[in-house]
Amino acid sequence: MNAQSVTTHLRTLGHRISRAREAIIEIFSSTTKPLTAIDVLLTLEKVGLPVNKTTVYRELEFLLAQHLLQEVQIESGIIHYESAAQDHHHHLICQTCKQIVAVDPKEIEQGIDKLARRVRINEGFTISDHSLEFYGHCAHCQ
Amino acid sequence: MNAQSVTTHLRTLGHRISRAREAIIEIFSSTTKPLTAIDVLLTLEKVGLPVNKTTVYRELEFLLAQHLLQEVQIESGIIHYESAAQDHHHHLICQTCKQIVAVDPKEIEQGIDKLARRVRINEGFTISDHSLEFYGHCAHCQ
DNA sequence: GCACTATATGCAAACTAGTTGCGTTTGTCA
DNA sequence: TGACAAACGCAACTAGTTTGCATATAGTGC
Ligand SMILES: [Mn+2]
Ligand SMILES: [Mn+2]
Ligand SMILES: [Zn+2]
Ligand SMILES: [Zn+2]
Repeated sequence: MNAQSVTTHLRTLGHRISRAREAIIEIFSSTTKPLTAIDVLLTLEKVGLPVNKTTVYRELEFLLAQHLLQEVQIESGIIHYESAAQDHHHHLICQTCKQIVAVDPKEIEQGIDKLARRVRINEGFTISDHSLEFYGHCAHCQ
Repeated sequence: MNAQSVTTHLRTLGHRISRAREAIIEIFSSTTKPLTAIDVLLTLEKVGLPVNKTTVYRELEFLLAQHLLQEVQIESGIIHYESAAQDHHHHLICQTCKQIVAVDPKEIEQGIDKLARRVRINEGFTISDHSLEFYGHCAHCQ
């Protein structure tokens, strides 16, 4: 899902495409990195489209409600967002330089699903989502 | 590791055992639930040992530095702590009532380790830790 | 038991991420 | 081009957490 098709989609739903909205959609469709509200704010400043932080927060909330973004549970304290138009995946987080890399752990999803079924039987818990993040050090920060 | 042995350990390291410290150690050694600073604060009040929130935050930081507590990556925004004297495990989080249940997914650790090795080879990332949390609904909140 | 001293504590103030109310601007469409 | 709701900016607010500094207290030695 590229930026163009996202804005078209929103327009058909009757939503406006303001400059800020368009720019934020563009930011998320051109990276796979999970971004924070502050990341978005700073990127907009760099691109010469400064907006108020409230606008950024409200826009992230809006795009989340439209299922165009999804929250990523990384470190505690700061919400990260990434495009929802990505296959399910998990993350490697470098504890030194804080960079985040996506990892697509197909081989583990089966095990996770099996566990989810067992948990449902044993604990009566139905699982609708999971987060799996890896912490360590990237090649540079060894 | 029970509360008694923890305080003895701290004493040998030259740390004092204040009433608040003792009570907080007791709280964490008598539950497996991950607790927030506020949880601890309220529990201390209930037990008739009210302390300032700053004390709670400083004590959690202290016990974390002593490796007697560990942070748990749950929802963003609030840091949860649990006793470090527990086997490695993960959590089920009910999205309705917010209760947290521990799950010991031995069957999945192998898969996670295999993935960690693959990631090390492919991406040059060395993984030292991971977090895996499940989100869903408990038996009560279906 | 009493004094000493560093550690732990309380309080107030600051800080950060995020939220809310409200008046103003702007995108869309007639 | 004008109407009007959606989006925006601003300022004030909140919750969780941190910091500086003065006071209280646990542990040691007398
Ligand atoms: Mn997965
Ligand atoms: Mn594990
Ligand atoms: Zn790194
Ligand atoms: Zn529940």
